Amino acid sequence: MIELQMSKIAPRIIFMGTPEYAVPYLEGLIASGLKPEAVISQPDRPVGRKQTIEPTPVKMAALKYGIPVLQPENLRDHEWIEKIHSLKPDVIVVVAFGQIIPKSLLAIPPRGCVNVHPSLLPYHRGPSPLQEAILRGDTNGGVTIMLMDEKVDHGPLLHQASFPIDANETYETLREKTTSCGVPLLTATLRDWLVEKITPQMQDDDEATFSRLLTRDSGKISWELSSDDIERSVRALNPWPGTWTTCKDKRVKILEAYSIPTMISDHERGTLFQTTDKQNQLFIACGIGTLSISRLQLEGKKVLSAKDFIAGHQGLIGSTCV
RNA sequence: CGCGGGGUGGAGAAGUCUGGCAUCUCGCUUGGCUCAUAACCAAGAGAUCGUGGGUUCAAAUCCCACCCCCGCAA
Repeated sequence: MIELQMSKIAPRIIFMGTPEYAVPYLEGLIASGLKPEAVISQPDRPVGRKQTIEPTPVKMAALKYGIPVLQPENLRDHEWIEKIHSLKPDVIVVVAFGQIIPKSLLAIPPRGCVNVHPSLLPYHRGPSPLQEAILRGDTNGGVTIMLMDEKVDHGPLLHQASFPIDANETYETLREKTTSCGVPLLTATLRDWLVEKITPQMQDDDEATFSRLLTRDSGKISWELSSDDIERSVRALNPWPGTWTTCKDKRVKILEAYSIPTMISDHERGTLFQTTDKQNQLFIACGIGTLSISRLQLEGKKVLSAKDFIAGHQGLIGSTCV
């Protein structure tokens, strides 16, 4: 029945997105018969060590499916607004586009701009909701499909789904969960929304919490903090911006670690040490408790397990990281 | 030409500047000690030092070219 209705309606959809994790949403729409008329992605930019210009992941996916791609340098330009207008979209779907969508663009589609936000709005509005959930130690997370308005992550809700967040959840595992939950939710919600089966509900602004835009500096570890806090940072901030410290003037990334809040040592905060009973483990003293480091990387070198690191870097053990 | 580090037995490192016997911490094999062990002791195997060329009596080390990995930056 739904299929029949949809084919009559033949909705015109524009998809806006940029990074890798927006691709499954685009593919989900295509797979369920909601193939966009056009895709808008950020301009190609220099990327990687060689700074070669590469198309965005969403652009590459779109081209693979033969969907035309627009890459406006500035969305506010009248040219682009008119161009998008001329495509006569019924709805625009936005997944991690990476720029604020101007009001003039939000006003174009009659069914509005539908956004996927990886948190249970109004909690964790803003640019880093997944990281925020882990940093705060949330035990529950989810995905929200919402209508965009002129304030960021503020518009009315169309649908939400939730799931538990594990105690050892990392950014990457949480993102996988979010994607596998969010992709079907988006397509189902979009279908219902297009046939007017959903009544949008306003968010409770009083309950809103906000996540910050992460910067490179967000990943620098302060050993004054508790081992619990540092462990959460390690789980939340890898692979980007990454968590790191400096040991004997060398940058050391901490890729995986777990907190032992009850373990107390005499070492100065930030000191790398071993214990006689667990010789394959690498510890570091924190403000409160001790962090056990299981995977780490010295600048210019490969990622190592604690055991391999200990084998080759005896000289660093006993020194203090800052 | 964005800046920089690296490739050495199975793992991780030192040695390279200043050319001269292949080193360290592990792992592995065998034997020993032990009620026992991830502990300890002893012996042993295992390497064309990323690839190709050059210099030299002699190259992991110096010179040239190439391949691969990574940190920063974006």
